[in-house]
Amino acid sequence: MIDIKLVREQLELLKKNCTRRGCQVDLDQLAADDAAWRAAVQKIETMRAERNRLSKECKDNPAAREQVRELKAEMEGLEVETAELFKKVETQLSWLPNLLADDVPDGKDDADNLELRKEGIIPEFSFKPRDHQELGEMLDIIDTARGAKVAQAGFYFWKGKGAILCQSLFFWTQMELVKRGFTLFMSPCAAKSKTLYGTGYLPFFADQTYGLSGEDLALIGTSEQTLVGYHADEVLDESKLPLLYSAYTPCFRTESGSYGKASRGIFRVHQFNKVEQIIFCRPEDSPKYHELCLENEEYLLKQLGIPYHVVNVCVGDMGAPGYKKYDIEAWFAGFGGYREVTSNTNLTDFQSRRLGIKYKTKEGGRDFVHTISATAMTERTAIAIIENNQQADGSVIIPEALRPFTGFERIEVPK
RNA sequence: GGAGAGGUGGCUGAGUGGCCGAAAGCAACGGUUUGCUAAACCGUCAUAGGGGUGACUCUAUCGGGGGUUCGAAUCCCCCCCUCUCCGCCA
Repeated sequence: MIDIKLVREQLELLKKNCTRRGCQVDLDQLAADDAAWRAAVQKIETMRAERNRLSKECKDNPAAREQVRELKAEMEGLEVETAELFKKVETQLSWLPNLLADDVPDGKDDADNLELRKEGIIPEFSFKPRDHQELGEMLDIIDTARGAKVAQAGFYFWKGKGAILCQSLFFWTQMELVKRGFTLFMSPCAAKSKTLYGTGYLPFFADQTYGLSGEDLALIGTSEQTLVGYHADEVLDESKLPLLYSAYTPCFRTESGSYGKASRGIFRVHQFNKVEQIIFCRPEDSPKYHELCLENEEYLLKQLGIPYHVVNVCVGDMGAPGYKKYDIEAWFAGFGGYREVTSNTNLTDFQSRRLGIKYKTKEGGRDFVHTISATAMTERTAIAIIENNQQADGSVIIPEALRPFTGFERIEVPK
């Protein structure tokens, strides 16, 4: 949520931001509605003050009762009008995107993201590398056909050593984050609309959520929704900041409108699992912790021996709540290119304003915290391992970091 | 699912129609004092919004929404949530 004060005091700044982000809200209309609302509030509050003053006299002045009664009748219409104006302002405000960091590149989609650096050595093969769909079937570790049978296309099974690989990857990741000071959570996998709104998924990504019929609940698209919502309507103690949280949950996304986009295999699915990093911090610290999350992501990929590059996400590829975003795209040998495996967003106070998450300073003041939301690990990384570590016979070598958890070094093609 | 109790400021907790934006305690902040990261004492201390250069002032808020009343934390209705007991259950 954008601070309404910016509409009042820095409208031109917001206009530039909205133009750059392709936002449809008519800011002049918003400013006019806000002015009208404020005028109405002033009027109604004056009347309320008069009513309150009069009603105090009523005890020993029965004549005042009639006056108050008349005043109340007069106020009725104005009360409704004021409430409607407020709602109008609030709705428009809720659609305004966050401000942008100075160094966010221009551009309209992921092709315009700015590459910051490349890491790792891209594997070379003496044979034509297979993609994960083909390998998954050969190794009998990924079953998309039966996923579609029991659920729908876009759902799938991990099986046997594939499932063990994933569980190892996720458990290892969680332990690495704990070593780095994160508190581990197990989270609800459903959230109410207020929580989705507060984290910015509503209204912006309404078509991406799976709602539960008959309930004010939806399956979470990411544990960001519940972990950030965890502190809604709370005042945090400055001395406790930053809070570093992590959770491992399934994530549900309708992915409406994204079929056909390089969707072979299980790269883009309706349900996947994710270890998430969430940070609550003081505003001045959010750039630092944004970088910290990126360091964690890079560390994990390096330990796994996966080549990747880091991109600074352009304005067109960033969601409305984001202020600045880094994606890491890992190398997928079977696909033959880089594909997104993490995204790491500094949301500044966009979520904390909506959710009412503040911190109390040593001096007794209050301010909204900043939130960082970053992927630590998903199954896309398991896919990268499978594609990059494949051998000519189709078997896959397990990265050393995971062997203590998997208990095996290789996934073989069954006889 | 059945029965009961309850939701008040950062926290605990008083408050059943106007003297209540709300006692008291804790925590926090400022200060005084004692020989030292503690104690004692004094003071300050809800949040949000509007108006004013400012002292200040007005409005709203006691889980949420509606109602009764000149006036509601307090009375009535609906909803949500929490706790206890019973039932069911991984």
